[in-house]
Amino acid sequence: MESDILDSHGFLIGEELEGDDFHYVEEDQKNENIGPSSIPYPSSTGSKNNDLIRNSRIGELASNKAGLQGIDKEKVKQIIYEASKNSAFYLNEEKKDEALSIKLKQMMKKYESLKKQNLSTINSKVDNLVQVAERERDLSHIIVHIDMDAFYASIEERDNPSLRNKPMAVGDNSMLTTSNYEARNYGVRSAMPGFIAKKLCPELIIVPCNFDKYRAVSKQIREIFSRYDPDYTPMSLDEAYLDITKYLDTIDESPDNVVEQIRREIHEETKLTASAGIAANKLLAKICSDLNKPNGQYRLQNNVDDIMNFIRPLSVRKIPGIGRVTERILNEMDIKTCGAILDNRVYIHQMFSSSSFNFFIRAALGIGSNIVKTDHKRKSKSISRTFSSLSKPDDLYEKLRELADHLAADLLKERLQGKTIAITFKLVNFKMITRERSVKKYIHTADDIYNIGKQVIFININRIIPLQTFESTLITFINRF
DNA sequence: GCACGAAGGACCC
DNA sequence: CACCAGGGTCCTTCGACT
Repeated sequence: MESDILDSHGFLIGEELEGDDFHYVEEDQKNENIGPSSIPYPSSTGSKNNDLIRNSRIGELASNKAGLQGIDKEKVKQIIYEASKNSAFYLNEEKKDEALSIKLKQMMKKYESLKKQNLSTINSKVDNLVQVAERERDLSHIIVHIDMDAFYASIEERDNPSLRNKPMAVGDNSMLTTSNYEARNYGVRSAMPGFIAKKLCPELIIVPCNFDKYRAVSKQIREIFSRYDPDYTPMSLDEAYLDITKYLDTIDESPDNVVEQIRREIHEETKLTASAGIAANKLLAKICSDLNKPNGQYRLQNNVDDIMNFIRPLSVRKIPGIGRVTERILNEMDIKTCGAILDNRVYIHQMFSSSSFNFFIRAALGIGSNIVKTDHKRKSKSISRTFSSLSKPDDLYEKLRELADHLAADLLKERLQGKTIAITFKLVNFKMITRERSVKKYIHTADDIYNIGKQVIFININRIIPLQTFESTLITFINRF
């Protein structure tokens, strides 16, 4: 289609803000886990198909993660490709890849010219910023990140022994949320459509999600967490950060033993296994919890040398907040490890926004927040459903009504209200369009949500609906607070 | 010139 | 046989307003 899909948004290329206006990350500011966003991506330089398999999200599904001893990765990629090609989803991925290629090329142009310049004056400024980051280093806490192993799948196996030792996944034909380790041997992973997983592993058993059950188990493990840190931070149903510094003061035990004990209690009380990472801050603990998965733990000592030796060779992709797009940008600059981030800090500084620079540098130094708190104010509440092709406005309004009712009920449960309603349209070609509207007064009733949503749809319907042929459309409501 | 609402993305689980 | 979720958070850029 037209190139109006290529939004004109810039990347994190930044010469805007000069280094001196750097401000510290405030104590309780944000999740330090959030990386740069809205960055472009790189991609193929040439031939379509194979490049796409290799470079895009599609190919990525097969590689990366562990657990593929049994099956040939190339074979997995091939099967996924065969199942995906020609689908609307895949075409959209291709289109995004192309857009990213273009942006990446522009970035590289800038990068090449940068390399020819004399950056010695910038150098000292950048080194200064690194010093500032270094001063934030705090090694006085013992932070633990606990992550349940294949959580949903393990619960289902626990409750239905006939599923054990067989490849199985939780989800449905359109999307899997978790797969057990047997299934991973076939290349079946979370966030993979069930029908594709079936092609990789015809014997795969898919069991539907049972969130009520997962929530109940989550409650159990959280109770255990609270014994060690009443202010633990839950990140999702199966994950949490704990600061066990205080707890350690009360007993004569090593951090390792305490975490063993936590995992033992989890196992005793839920019959499920967990993995954990122990380190000086959340960033490092999170990375560590993945190292000896499943049913294992890893301790990184609170010591600058150990931390630097640990982080330097680490692939940038291991940093939470660096995803596929950012990884490819960095790779294009020949930055593959955290050590390379530091080595190229001047270029990073010139190529990215100051906030991205700060994020990259701190990650590469192994510096992160060690603030662990329970309180959390939600910023939005949403509901979304994907449904097949609607052609008439009235059909949309009907969906709107259903979703508005649900959302209102959820808002009531938490006594929430908001001022902004956002509607996201998912077109048949997988392009997403969002239109939102803010109002003066706080609202929360189904009628208010419906009426505002209806206006938003009405205004945009002629511009959006005709764009697609038929098939699926989706509405999302977001009520911001 | 600024604070802010709106739209689009990147990422995470 | 067939055709890729749903819930959240944060960051950037743009432009109408004052």
